[in-house]
Amino acid sequence: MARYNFRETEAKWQAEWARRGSFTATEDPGRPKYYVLEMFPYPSGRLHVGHVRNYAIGDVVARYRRAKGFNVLHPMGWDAFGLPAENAAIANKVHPADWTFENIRVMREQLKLIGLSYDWDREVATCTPDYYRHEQRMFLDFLKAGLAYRKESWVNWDPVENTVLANEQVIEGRGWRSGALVEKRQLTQWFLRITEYADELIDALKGLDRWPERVRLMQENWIGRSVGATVRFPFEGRADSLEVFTTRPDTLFGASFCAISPDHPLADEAGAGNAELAEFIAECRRMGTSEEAIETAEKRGMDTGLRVVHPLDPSIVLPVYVANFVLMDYGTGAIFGCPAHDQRDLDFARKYGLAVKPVLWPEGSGVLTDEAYAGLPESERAAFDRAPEQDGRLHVSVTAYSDTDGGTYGYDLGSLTDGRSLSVSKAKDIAIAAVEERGAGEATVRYRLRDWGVSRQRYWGCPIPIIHCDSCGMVPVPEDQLPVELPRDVSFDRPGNPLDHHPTWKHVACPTCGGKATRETDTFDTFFESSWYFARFCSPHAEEGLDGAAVDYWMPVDQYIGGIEHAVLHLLYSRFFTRALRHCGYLGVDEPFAGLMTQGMVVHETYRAPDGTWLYPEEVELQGDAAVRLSDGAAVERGRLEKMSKSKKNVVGLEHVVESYGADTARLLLLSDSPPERDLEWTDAGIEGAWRYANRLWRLVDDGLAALPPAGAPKPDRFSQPAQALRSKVHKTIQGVDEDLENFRLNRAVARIRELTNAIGEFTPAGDGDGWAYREALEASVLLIGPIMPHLAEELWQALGHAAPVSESPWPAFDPALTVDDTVTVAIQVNGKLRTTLALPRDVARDIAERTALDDPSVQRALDGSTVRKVIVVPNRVVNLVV
RNA sequence: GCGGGCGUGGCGAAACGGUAGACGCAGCGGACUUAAAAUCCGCAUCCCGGAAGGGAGUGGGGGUUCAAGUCCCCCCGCCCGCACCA
Repeated sequence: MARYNFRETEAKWQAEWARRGSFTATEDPGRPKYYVLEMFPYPSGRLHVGHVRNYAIGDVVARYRRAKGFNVLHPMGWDAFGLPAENAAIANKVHPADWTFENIRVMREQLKLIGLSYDWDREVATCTPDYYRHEQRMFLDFLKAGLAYRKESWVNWDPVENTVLANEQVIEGRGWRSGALVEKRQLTQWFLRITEYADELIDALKGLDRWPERVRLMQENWIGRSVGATVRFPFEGRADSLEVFTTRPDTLFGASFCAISPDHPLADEAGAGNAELAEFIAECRRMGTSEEAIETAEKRGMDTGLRVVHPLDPSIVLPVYVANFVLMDYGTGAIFGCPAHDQRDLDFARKYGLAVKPVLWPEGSGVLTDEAYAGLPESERAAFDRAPEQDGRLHVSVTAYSDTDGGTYGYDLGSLTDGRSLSVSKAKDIAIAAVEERGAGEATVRYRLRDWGVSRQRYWGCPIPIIHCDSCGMVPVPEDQLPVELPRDVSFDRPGNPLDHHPTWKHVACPTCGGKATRETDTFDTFFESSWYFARFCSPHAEEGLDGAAVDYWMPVDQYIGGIEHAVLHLLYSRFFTRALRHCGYLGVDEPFAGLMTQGMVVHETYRAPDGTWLYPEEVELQGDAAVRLSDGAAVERGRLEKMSKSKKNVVGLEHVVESYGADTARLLLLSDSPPERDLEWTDAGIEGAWRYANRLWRLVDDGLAALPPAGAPKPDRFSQPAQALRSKVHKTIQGVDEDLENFRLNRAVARIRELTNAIGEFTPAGDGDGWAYREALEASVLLIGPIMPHLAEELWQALGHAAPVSESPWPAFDPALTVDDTVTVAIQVNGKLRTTLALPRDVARDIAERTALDDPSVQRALDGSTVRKVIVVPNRVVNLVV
């Protein structure tokens, strides 16, 4: 008996798919479309099995949808600009372009090895002028539309990558890729006006019902909408006023001081005539903004000597402090302090002897302890707001408060409040109205989100199509001069941006006046390219970039698949970019990705030699719980499971696995061992197990062929009892797998198919019609495993006598009549405790079920003569006898 | 601190409020084999028992229900995101 020859089979079918153009996508308005996309990779070198999981999941979706009759678009390409190419250039004296294209070549071959159903005709690499010329035009359109602008500002500088980073690319104070502590620098940069869409980006999250809740929350927090008020406190003895932002205007009467950031313009002004204050401000600035510095810094401040008047009651005068905890880049860089209802303000007030003035308090308590009272927790506020009288726990008042010295202050709110309690949200409305009425402020919405800085001081990126002219200023590169191509002859022999050092490239004639001018030498952030590639895939060869008809047909992406690490990077930028493109008439959708699945990582044990160096799995032999190095037998420390990474060497090479077990086996393990969104551990035992299954299925078909009627033989009129049972299993499996694949329960789908395989293994064709049922079962198994193990499925399908490949065959249909059994197993409980199970006819009458249960010996034993008081019958499931 | 998620056999995991542990990995026993591998059959949550059977059991404690891994409340632990955000 032949063994499954995966090498021959996989190569054969990959060639056959390519020959037939099985996965070529063409717009067809007559068929429902389905666009499935995996986040395209950066061509960093080689793929390992960790990368493959992402693509395998997408491939299951693509193949399944195709079989279900959808017109499927499933493309692949390369996010090909980026810093590693420049680093390689510096380290190995190889040009970034050559390095990148060589990596693409290798990785393309690797992807082809695993039989992914891509339409390779649509492949794009973002580093080609054919791709980036379109985004240069987009940028110029953004500029016209006011969505792109240039300004000098404080930016995040990564001292290792020698470039600016966007806020989203700074994780815990460090560069997202280099891990270096980020510095603040003042530079002139290009920005995209993502804040223009802050509201839209938050509000539309609700409609993304096929996105993980987690990702939606992360984006909502990142955008960080705060609803409140801007309030101006007039300075005493000056004409101007101090502007503060607050989310708690209801506590305005609790103010006992104001505080400004050390970076606030007024701080310098006040420090000018006050050496002590100037020294304090300088000290605060030295502290830095790293997380550690913030954690350990105590709340400190110093009186500026400035005084402001309370906007609602001119008799109240407040001191203005410089405080180290007030941030210049949030709100207005100034706050009013309300110690009674903000912990930080309370700590500050206690330290500097400032008044504490409660204006809201829980029922029955007017006494303030060391804890500030901020009102009900968020989760309980809505209920209180609906019916404050009934709540009984909290009284809120903006009308009056008692100071520690017994004084009373307030303003007239008319009849609205007259002694009744008020909810916080109502009090906010009233306070804002009062402030607005006096011209002292207005309702304001603020965001944490900052505009997206897209300038990078690097070579290997898309040139920003701008020319700087001394007489004309900033001049967009005229459209007929696009693209601005990267020069090839650059040198990396000194730090900084090679474009800047290039002898000729940046010197051009001004398009407007013809005078001497220079090109912008910054390039775009590489997230620029990935913000629209999904649209380019719809018309990858269109001269105009995005072909309207094609984009309208395919967009949005129906199912997007990728890692959670892009929750607020790529996924937020793309949502913004799509809106900006819509605004400029490039496409007609708001949201690029209708469905999102974030798959877990592939993890593997780490191995460490006695000298502390990491070892590859193939350098190590496992011996029970211990491990030794193969070369010298030295004891190896087995570390925790971690994401596969080159640095820890816990990677399993793709070629190695494909050569030893085949692509289908690797796919099976990656798809079946854990739910897709959870992490998956790659083990030798796991791949062995998957390999066993591939062979088992192969043998089952190979051995069974002799007993089968020809393909397409007429269905017999009747079946033997075992054949009928097998048929029932087949149709239930089809139904179940269908549901599982619709809901991304890929591991569950595989489990069901294996159950069917086990059932077929136990079936021996004997009676009339058995052969037909046997064929039906084998064919169903092959078709169902098709999206997961496509090469094996094709080979078996052909062996079963079919001319058309699985990849062009429809998904099997199930007969609903066969998914319900005539006999059901019913749990028999006494007082809710399982005593036995009984096989009963489906939908048997309640009283018969009850009587059968009562007659059962084990039930009799459990009842032990007690009287049954109540009987619960859940049809076809449970009979519960209650005594 | 705020927000979110998760705790089920030795391990990965399944379970519309209705038979907990499907499917698999590792393990144990048996068949085949000179032997091994491969394959096939069987056993496998824990405790008592030779067995029949019984008891306990989904992080801990309470509750709702005829019935709770699943719903509600409190606590413990782990993971992730955000954070002097006014």
